[in-house]
This record gives sequence, structure tokens and C-alpha cells, in this order.
Amino acid sequence: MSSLKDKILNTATDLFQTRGINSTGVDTIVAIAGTTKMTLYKHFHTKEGLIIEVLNKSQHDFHHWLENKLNTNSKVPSDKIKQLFDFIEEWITSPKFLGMGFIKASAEFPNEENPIHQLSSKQSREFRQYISKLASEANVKDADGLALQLSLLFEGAVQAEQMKRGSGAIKYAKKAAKILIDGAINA
Amino acid sequence: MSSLKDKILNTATDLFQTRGINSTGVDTIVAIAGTTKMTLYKHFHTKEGLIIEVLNKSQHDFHHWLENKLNTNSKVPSDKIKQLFDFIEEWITSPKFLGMGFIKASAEFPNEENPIHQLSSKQSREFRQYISKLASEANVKDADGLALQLSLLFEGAVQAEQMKRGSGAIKYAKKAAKILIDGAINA
DNA sequence: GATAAAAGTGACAGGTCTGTATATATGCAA
DNA sequence: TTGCATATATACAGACCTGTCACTTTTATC
Repeated sequence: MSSLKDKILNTATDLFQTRGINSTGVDTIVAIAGTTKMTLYKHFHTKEGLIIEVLNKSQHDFHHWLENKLNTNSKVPSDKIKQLFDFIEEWITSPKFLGMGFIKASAEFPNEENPIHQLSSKQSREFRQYISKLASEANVKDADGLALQLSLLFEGAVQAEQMKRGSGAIKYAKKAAKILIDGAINA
Repeated sequence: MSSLKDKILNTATDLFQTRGINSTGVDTIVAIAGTTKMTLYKHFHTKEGLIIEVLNKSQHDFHHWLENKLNTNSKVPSDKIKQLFDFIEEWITSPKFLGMGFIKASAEFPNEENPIHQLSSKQSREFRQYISKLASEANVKDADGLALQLSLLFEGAVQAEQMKRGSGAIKYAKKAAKILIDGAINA
């Protein structure tokens, strides 16, 4: 397993989040990762390929972290969706939080035909479907509807936190989520 | 009044939204606006200056449109906040809708010290304060709290629509907003 | 120690970017 | 007609970008 590939991937993830994707050149990435362009292009054929791997890894890491949290803390299905925003809050308020990859990427590549935009869109959809699965396991009638609403709160809160660190938006997103979830479960 | 300045402004607004800000060069802007770089740099000292004027104009236009809609359709203060998402839906589903300037700009310039990021952040805050004013006029107790929640739904819905045109997210944002507003008014 | 794979070096091609310089043309007012 | 502001065309400087080249050095395995 090449540790340099991971180094490049982690460095790129960090720089894309803190400086923007288009504003980060491959020269900067390899300089900070402590390697060279030759090595970068050996592991990732193009910059676009690197971006896509960064997005996939970020989303995978987040999803894995969240699912692990939910599975170890919630035994009853309906608890999972109720605790969802507790863990999202933990994630957003963590000092390591730098934003949501697919939200920023879709803004930097607004054209719907762009592969990076399409991947962002897919990741957003898949996360919504995951929430929907939690909702239906909790016997929510309109699981897709609730999942969509919760994902709006989620993406809105992430957006708010990307704009101003420590915004506290997630606290209110949590309250709103509770109202919507309670309403949907008792429907 | 220079019509060329407006032409440049409108062209840049459109291109920034459809192609991204960093991905749009000034050469492209002047070519499509039908003028030259000399003229662009006479009206806007730098590209950053142009971006800032574009953001200001977009936000002003949106705010003016919304306020006009609210003032002509709602007589009772509590109607205004209840109708807010009706007009937001009208705006988002309009064929002319290309996204929210400050949301995309903050993603392209993630550094909080960047002037463009700061302007985006300010516009987001001002819009939230406007919603808060509507809420307090409707005698909502925690007007700021409700305004924050509604702005999360709003930004989430815009984000969803930017990712996939015709997502229908605004329909569910509207339903969620109604629940939150009704709950807050009867508190 | 020999051999092969992985990584490094430094230069470069070809393009785009912002911003400027110089010189010319156009419309309008007195 | 003269004078002046505005806009034009065209070229350019200097920086940065992605991606590639030939060649050298390190590292790991047998």
C-alpha cells in the first residue's frame, strides 16, 4: 500500500477545502505533500481523477463514521433517526471539520454535465437515501419526504458553518429536526 | 448611465452562475458582452471588484423582488412570514433561476479572510435578519431562532436546486417551514 | 551485492489567466 | 470644425496552470 498516495490524497483533501479546488494547483499539493508531480500523476491520471478520489474518500469516511456512531449508540430503530442530528452536530463542531466536499464541489463545477458535479449530486442523493432508510425503519410513513427535509436542514447547517465557523446553526437545525421527526413518527 | 457597464455586469452574473467564478476569465466576459478588456477595467478596477459588484447587484435584485412581492400580497404581518416560502418557491422554480450568488461564492472562496467570502457571509446574515424582522412582526417569540431555521431550509433548498435542477426540494422545504412557523406562532 | 520497482529532479511545452500599454476610431457638444 | 470623453483593436508582460519528458536516485527483495 503506497503511503505517498494517501499523503497526496489527504493533502489535497485539506487544500481543496481550505483554499478551494480550482484555486489549488497540483504544484502546491505535491510541495506540501512532500513529493513530486511525477508521483502524483502516476497515482492519479489527471487532476480531475484526483478530485474524484478525494470526494469519494471524504464521503466514504463521513458515512462510515456516522454509521458506526449510529450502530453503536442506538439499539431501537426509531432512536437512530432521533440521534442523527446529535452525531451530525458532533461532526460539524469538531475542530477537524472543514466543510462538506460535495457541497463545495458542486458550486465550483456548476455545469450539470461535469463529472465532478454529477458525482456531487450522486453523493447528496445517496446520503438522502440513507436518511430515508433510517426513517422507514422507524416506521415513518413518508420516509422520503422527511429525509428530504432533514437533508435540507443538514446541508443548510453545513453551508452556514462553511460561511462562518462557529455559527451555531446546527443547534437550531437540531431543534427543527426534532420537531419534524416527532411530527412524522406520530403521523 | 453607461449601458456597457450594465452589459458587462449582466454577462458576468450569468457566466459566474453557469460556469463558476474562477472558471470564467475576463476575456470570456468581454467577448460575450461584446466589448473589450479596456472597457471592463475602466468600469471595474479588478476582477475582484467586478465579482463584488455582481454579488451586490444579485442580492439587491433578489431582495427587492421578494420585498415587493410580500408587500403587495400580504396585509397582515403574520401573513408575510407564512407566504415567504410561496414566493421563494416562485423564485426558485422560475426558469431564470441560476442559483444563489453568495452561496456559490462562499464555496469558491472558502477562506474567511477573503473579501468575497466576507461579503457572502454578510449577505447571508442580512437575509436571515430580514426573515427575523418578519418573524418578530408576526409576534414570534424566538424570532431569531425561527429565522435561522427558515434560512437553513432556504439555503438547503437552493443548494439542492443548484445540484439538480427541478429537484422539487422546495416543495418539502415549504411544508417544513409551515410546521416550524405554525409551531413558533402558537408558542 | 545484484536487480527491479518506485520515487525524485529539473526542465519544458502549450495553454490560460489578470492586468497594462499604445495607438486608433467614434460620437457629441460647443 | 474643433475638442474631448469614451470605446475600440491589438499586442504584450508576467505569472500560473496541467501534464510530459529524459534521466537519476533511492528503496526493497532476492
